[in-house]
Amino acid sequence: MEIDFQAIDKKWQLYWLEHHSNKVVEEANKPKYYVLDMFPYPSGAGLHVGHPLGYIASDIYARYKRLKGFNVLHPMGYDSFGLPAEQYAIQTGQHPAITTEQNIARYRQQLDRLGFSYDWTRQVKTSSPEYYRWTQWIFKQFFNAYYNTSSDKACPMEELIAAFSTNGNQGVNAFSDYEKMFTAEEWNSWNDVEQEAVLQSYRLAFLSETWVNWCPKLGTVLANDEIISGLSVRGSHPVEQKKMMQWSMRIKAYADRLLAGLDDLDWSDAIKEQQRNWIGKSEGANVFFDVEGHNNLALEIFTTRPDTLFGVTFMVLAPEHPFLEQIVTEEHKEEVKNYQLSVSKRTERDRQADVHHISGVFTGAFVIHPFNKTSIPIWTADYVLSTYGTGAVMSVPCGDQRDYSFAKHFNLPIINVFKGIDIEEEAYGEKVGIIENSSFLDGLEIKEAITFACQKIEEANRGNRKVNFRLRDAVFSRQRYWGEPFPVYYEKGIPKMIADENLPIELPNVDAYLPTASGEPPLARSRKEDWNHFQGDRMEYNTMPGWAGSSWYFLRYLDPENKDSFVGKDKVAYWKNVDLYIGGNEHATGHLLYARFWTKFLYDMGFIPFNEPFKKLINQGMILGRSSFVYRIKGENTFVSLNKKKDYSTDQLHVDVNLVDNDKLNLQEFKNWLPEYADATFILEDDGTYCCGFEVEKMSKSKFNVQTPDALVEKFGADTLRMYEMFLGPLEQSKPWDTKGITGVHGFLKKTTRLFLDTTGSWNTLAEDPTKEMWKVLHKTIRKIQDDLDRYSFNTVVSTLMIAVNELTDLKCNHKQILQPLLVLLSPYAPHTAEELWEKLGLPSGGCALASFPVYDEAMLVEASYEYPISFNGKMRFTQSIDLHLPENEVIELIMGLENTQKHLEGKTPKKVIFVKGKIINIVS
RNA sequence: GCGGAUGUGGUGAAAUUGGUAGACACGCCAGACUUAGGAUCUGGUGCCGAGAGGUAUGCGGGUUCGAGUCCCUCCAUCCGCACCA
Repeated sequence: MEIDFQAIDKKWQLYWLEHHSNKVVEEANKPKYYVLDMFPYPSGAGLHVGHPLGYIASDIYARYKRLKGFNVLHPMGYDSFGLPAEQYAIQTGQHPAITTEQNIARYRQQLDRLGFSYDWTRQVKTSSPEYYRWTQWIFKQFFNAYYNTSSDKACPMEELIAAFSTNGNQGVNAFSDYEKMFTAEEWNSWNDVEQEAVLQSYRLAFLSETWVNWCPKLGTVLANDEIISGLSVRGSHPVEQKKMMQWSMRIKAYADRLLAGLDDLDWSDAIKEQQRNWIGKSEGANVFFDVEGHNNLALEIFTTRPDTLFGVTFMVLAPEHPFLEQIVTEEHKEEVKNYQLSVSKRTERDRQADVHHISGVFTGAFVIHPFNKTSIPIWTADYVLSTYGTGAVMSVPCGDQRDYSFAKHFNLPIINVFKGIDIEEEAYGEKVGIIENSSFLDGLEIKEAITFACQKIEEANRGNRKVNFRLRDAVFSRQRYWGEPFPVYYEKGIPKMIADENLPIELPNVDAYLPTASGEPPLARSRKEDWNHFQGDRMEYNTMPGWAGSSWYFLRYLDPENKDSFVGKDKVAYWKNVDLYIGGNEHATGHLLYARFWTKFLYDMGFIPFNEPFKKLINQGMILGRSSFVYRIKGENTFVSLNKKKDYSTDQLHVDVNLVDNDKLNLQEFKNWLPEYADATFILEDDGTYCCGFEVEKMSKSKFNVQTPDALVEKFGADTLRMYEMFLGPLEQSKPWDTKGITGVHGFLKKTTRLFLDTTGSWNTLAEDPTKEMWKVLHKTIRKIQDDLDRYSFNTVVSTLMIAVNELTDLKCNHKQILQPLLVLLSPYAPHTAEELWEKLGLPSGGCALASFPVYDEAMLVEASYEYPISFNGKMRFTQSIDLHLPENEVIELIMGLENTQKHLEGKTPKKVIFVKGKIINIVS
């Protein structure tokens, strides 16, 4: 008798559906556990084998926790706004909502075949109006809040406005980039346009001018990703930097809390470190340098090294710095302008990455050193970024390598302020040493000098201590169609919020999904009547970025149907935050940081009772594709096999991996694949086959290396695929996809089913008591699997199960008392097979998932003796079984008495014998 | 460039706290069975060597009785870098 794996997939999936087996509700008397996957973007290519990796792991863990008695919330949904659907819409005119729905349907079908235990009644889609209604609502909360720096939390704008009208901004503790002071009288005398302009500097969601990558030809803003060396990927048009009025979120107000909060999270050190670096806290000072010949014009710079103040030999402004136009002298005007123009064609990343190519121009202007009053030339160069610090630096070539290279390149002076340090070859960046050539800092240790310099700068009123963050406020508007519309309209140019009862503002229909001729976002194509609600002079034409919906989706799963609130208080109080979150580490600094930010904000506003969204995080590694290649002789339609290509000049071309088996190309299928290959000829290996080359790279449609799970599930069943993906290796490691090993896992499942057959091959098990050995195998297995799952070692569990089945097979174990608990151990990995065999044991249908995880008995595992490895000077020579109860001196005596020991000692007397109980004996001679 | 990670047989990997390197699989080799199959079972398989033995966890060094594991230098590969998701 054999199990039909395809049939049991269907049987049990239908059973779970009909019995609503995966639906969960709050149960006050049961501990909760929330297992979440990063929800996917439903792409047109469908689910590839990389997607389910994390989903399988989370499903196994969710099932494990259920067996352990937890009430497990395990939902799934779709991050369904995004560029690919929009691009497709631009090409075809098809509304992105339609393609998105089709893709979701396909995803769902593919997911369902893998037997996941998702509670689909809780599904969310970020692109559905019922969902984005609340994304819009949360945006309004950000707009109507400011960050109170004395209570260190977000507070309602009304409080701030009330303070302004009674005291002005004197004594207001708010996180803001507004620098001037105003009185209550002034505030009250301003009209609403003037007042709003000020309030924008306090709101947590606000409008401001931001730099963007602008492609004039496409009339659109591009991501760095969409640009290669200054040209758009689409169409190769020039791209330039341009300022644009955009919505942003004041995430910088949360920088310190986002940093501090990391300490208590059960995330990998790697990802915490990435977030720390992204936030990039650095302490230093802002210093003002007066510009020569310009009254009241002082250049503000930020430095982390005020101790090197006397090593400054030039200043560098970012090419976008607002001062440039004012200070540049007549004779340098043209040069600076040209430079700015050339820089505007480079993206920020190009500027940072290209350090070998040093560029910059002199402005003709000088600043005066605040202490020694020397003149210092002002340059502009693209290695200084306008987005960090003040967009200007004091250059200290002796202490900073970029400054050093710049000075060498343009032959600028270098002053060494480090005593006894050689800077002939390179700058000295360490913070250890003694300062010299530096007036009042002479003789001080660097760390003391930093403190003392800050003090002097503040005393002289030339600046102040300052904590700077690399983190920038998050730009929140996109000039795209397929995203959440803002709940915003404009009146007299003032942005205003649409009332809650008019939400959601639904995406209006447009005649095309492209920007307008004048470069306005696609929504500007809409007519007034295209909007479900229209107000004021016009609506907001931007849409929200991809990360808006994904910053809070984990909350909506708790209460997906709620019409009155984004999540009910009782629901969020029960389920709380996510206990285990699994997803790719490409989200390390984007999604994960934004979700933390929103969570902290919603906590501040009293909507949710916790301030971190994800307690435990696991980043699954990427599954890489194994691409296959053919080699075409240049200028011909002839393809040379791998081992013969060295004799020809060839081009390497990707070939669809589905045409290749074991690196051998199916020639007929290849000819049918693409019309241009129909007449292809081949130069084959000596054995008459065509051998393809291969490379491991990211799975992608364009590389023809995408592997979908569908065919494998079709062939082997869902359980085999689930186990195989886990068996590939540690979850967190990236690995190439290769199906060669899948037969091993499939064989294991078949071997497992054979334990349930009697000698005649019928489904029949023994009720009698198992032997001691059988019990030992079971309990050893229980313990190992529990240990492994508790440390998320999903791959070793598969091996453990294999070992158990191999051993039970050797023991000819057909005993129900062993097999029943074994099924429970198997069920998180192979739920269909486990339920089927459970039924074969004559137990109630569907009962395996409802069982309790078996408890191992230590007494079953006690060993009387241990096979000690005996090593000599660290090299293992032989093993010896020794009673574990023997005291150390008797063990050593026993060992020394062995003939084998004396042989290896070669007559020498041991200097030392290391005895580690239950581990090893090492004889040092 | 900056930040993060990973390097162990022909392949995926295991070794949880420094204690027998290569578990468990794939592949390969040999064999059994058989109305021949992508089935099942048995044995072997890091490398060199007939063997004793030697050697081996990216390279080089260090700490230790003992290092895949800890420390330092270097090399290679992968991921992220703010409008891809």
